[in-house]
Amino acid sequence: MLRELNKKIISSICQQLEQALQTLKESGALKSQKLPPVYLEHPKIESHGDLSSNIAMRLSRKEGRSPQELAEQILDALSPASPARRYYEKAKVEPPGFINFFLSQESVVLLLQEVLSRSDRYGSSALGEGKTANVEFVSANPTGPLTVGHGRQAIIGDVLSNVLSFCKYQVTREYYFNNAGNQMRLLGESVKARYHELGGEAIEFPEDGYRGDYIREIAAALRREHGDSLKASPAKVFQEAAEKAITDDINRTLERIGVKFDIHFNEHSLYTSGKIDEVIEKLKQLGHAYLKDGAVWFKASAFGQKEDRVIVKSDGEPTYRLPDICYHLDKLNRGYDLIVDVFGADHHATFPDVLAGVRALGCDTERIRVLIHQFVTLKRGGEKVKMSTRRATFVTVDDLLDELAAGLRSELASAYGEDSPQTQQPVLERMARDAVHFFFNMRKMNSHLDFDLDLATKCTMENPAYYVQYAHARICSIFRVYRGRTDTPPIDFSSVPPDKLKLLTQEKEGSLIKTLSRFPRLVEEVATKFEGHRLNEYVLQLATSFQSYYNEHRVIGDDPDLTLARLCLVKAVQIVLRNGLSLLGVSAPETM
RNA sequence: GCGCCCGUAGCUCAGUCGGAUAGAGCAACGGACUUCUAAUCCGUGGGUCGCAGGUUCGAGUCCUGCCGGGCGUGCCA
Repeated sequence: MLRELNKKIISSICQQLEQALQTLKESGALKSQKLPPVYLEHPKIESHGDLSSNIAMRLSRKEGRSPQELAEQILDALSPASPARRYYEKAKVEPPGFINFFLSQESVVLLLQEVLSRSDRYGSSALGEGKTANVEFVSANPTGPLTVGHGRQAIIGDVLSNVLSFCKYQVTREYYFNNAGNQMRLLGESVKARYHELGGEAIEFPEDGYRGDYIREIAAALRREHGDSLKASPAKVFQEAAEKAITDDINRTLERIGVKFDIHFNEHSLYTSGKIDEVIEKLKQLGHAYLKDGAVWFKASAFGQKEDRVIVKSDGEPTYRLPDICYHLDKLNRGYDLIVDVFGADHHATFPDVLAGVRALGCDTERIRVLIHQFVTLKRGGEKVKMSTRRATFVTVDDLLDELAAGLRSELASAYGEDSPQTQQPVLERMARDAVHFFFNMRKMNSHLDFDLDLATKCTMENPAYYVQYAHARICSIFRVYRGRTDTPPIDFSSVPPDKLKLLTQEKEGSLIKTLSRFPRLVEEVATKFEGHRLNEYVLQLATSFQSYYNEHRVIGDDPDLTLARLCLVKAVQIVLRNGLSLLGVSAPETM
């Protein structure tokens, strides 16, 4: 019954408005045949109420009357018998023609009760009930360590997966390993060259080879293990060893930031299973592929693309498009209701061809959502750092975590002492991980994410993750103090009577509860629009409101009833902070 | 050249289907610790929303053109 109360309030007020419009129409007071949709928004300014409708303004042109006048008329036509009536205390017309609703104290109490009774499920929506979703992200080639660019993608994908999961989708997190093709061959040749170099007989380093130090390390490890015995081995041997080493390294890093996958899909398996050949054949059969200059071309131009594309080169090797088409076909065939691809901006030009290919094979691509995120701009010493895996000018996620942990260590050591609990390695590691999660998800995907390394290393004060966590820890502390009192019975927060909660009459208490009540709607919006960053904003705003409240009012006081009511409020804030942080993959510590 | 993304306070960015007085953090300045954690709070200053047109009751938001930056534009991935 308390399920998704905020939604219920909004929809019943909308209904009441629609009814009023209908009544006016029937009585001839409204001439418009088609009425614009009614919706409510949260006004930015508190004096404008809690919910607001602009319906009068939208009608004004068609009706040829002033919005103000229309609004008054609609207000008068609101049925007092509507079930919506109990939710708000008053409704008011404000110029230029808004109808503003002010929630009743009863609503506020009900909203608070909903948070307390649903607890860790508060904010969860039934959006994906009975549906499956596949989220593909990171999918970095095993040709080098994870860079901060991949880091952003890892967190974006992780958070979206969490949110979909929270909305009852059955989520599969998937990592696509491009472990076939040209780049991998180049990787093998690069390692081979370094291996020979270390043996004192340098061979030519491949043009466009991978020049990072990690290539040398892999070569050195091979020497330690096999000595000189790989001297005559083909590049393939080095490629396999390198793939193994780099894959392990990537997985270690992912584990370090707490990002897990359900499926690691190997590109290579598409070849061994014969699916690649099947797709070529099928495209040819359907007349969507043809031979030209010794290569196989996909007729992308017949599917809305600008030009046709090579899918098998004249040397018989497929281009990346073919396995990509094949892979997406595979995902579609697995029957997911929703398929999300998270790609970096550098893939922007490639996915339309892939989707066209999938359509050419007779599948519709409506279930596929491609999300493109912009790059991470890295700054060090005020300078922008240019990153390239092949030229080895990159900052890895591991480096970043190390720098963060080191920076935190020195800050915390000077605040709490060298060997304090706050400066222990596991604590620092967790804080660094939390910071990375929060930071990488803070901006909308379409924006570049500016990452200032100098700031990150001293980010104790600057990182908003700590701010939110501090608010949570502070609430925990209130409960510790409360429990520390000898005469305090444990509270069952899910069944506090409404009349006790009515004592929450302070302005900041009301607005805090209203902020809490927006959480479920927000979660749904994040899940449907894929705007994970709004969670960061929300959680930050909630923490701010709480800190302000905390500073102004004491929770534990002399009046036991008021204390109880405030403990309930604070408990609800704790619940929502925890749920929000959990979606972000950020821990909610009990103490700081 | 063409395609996609971005341009909002000194810096980093939000800005809900087009709504009311464009917001936040940081930085700057001034205050608040006998307190449930000062990793906090309160206050002040700070804006031609890149530029120019257009659409309309109303534009940071939509359309067109231009300027500036990023990423693409492969028989690389």
